Amino acid sequence: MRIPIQINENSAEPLYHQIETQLRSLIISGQIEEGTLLPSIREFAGGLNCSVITVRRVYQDLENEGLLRTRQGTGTFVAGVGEQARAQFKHDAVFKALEAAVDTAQSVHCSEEELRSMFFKIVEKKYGGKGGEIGGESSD
Amino acid sequence: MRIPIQINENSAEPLYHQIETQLRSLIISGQIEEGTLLPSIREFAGGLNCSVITVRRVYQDLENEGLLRTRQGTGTFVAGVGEQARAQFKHDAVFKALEAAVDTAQSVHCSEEELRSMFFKIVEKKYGGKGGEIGGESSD
DNA sequence: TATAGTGTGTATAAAGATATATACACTAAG
DNA sequence: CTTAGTGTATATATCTTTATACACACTATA
Repeated sequence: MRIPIQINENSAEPLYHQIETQLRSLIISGQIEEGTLLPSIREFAGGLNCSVITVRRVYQDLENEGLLRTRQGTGTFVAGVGEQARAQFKHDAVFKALEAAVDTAQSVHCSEEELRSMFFKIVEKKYGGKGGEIGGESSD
Repeated sequence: MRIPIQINENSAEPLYHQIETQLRSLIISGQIEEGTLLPSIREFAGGLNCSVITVRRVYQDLENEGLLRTRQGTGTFVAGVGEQARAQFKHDAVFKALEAAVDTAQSVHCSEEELRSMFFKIVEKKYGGKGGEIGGESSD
């Protein structure tokens, strides 16, 4: 099984964190099926051009999260992801992305009104502009 | 002088790196004028809710880049930014952004042809699709 | 059954990067 | 000189990453 992980050498984000984030996403999104045998830590490390220990840490962290199941001498497998965990993951991913966007807006002194306007415009464009305009007070 | 730095607590990007990147941008873009006295490391650290040493490192790094001028017992000032440095900064910023975009393309197995096609389309859209195509007198 | 071989994950030690607290040194002003 | 403001140096803890050696599990084969 080839695992498509993309490492950005220039990023200040720690290596293990880049791998962990992407692998977690692949598992929870279902792109890697439950029960799949992941590459050995040596093979994975070779492909990513990093140390065996770094991959080991990723596997261990994700096992602690319940996403992986590891057996010494045998290998590391993808565990089942409950619907609750999947929902939690989606929520967190969206929440963090929005949070970052709002931070950026504030850093350039964008007003709340401007921000809301931009957001509605983007949502309307990306989602087709029909659905959930709940409480639609902003018709601008 | 208030320095608008936005810290993302959740980011895996090191604290000093977040501060450094944003302050560098403020200086080179000219949003902070040459000769400006920056906050003392204690005042700055207090505002950012971090250690004095972290701010000290940022000031030192930027001084090594020639962007700041520091005098013990007095304070830290913004140095002049030459046109060359400004150009270099712009170049690096664009280069890194493009690099990241290409990395992303590769991570989703986008072919070079597709990538080039998308790029040309975007450039045409963003720049109006008229002017300098392959002129060659670019800086570099 | 026994055992050697090759594959797996695991433990230990060490180096470098990041962040902090605390004490020290310099400068300007009273 | 004293004082209150600057930046600076030292020691320390934690995080990130690595190299190396060790322990466990399957399998071929005698």
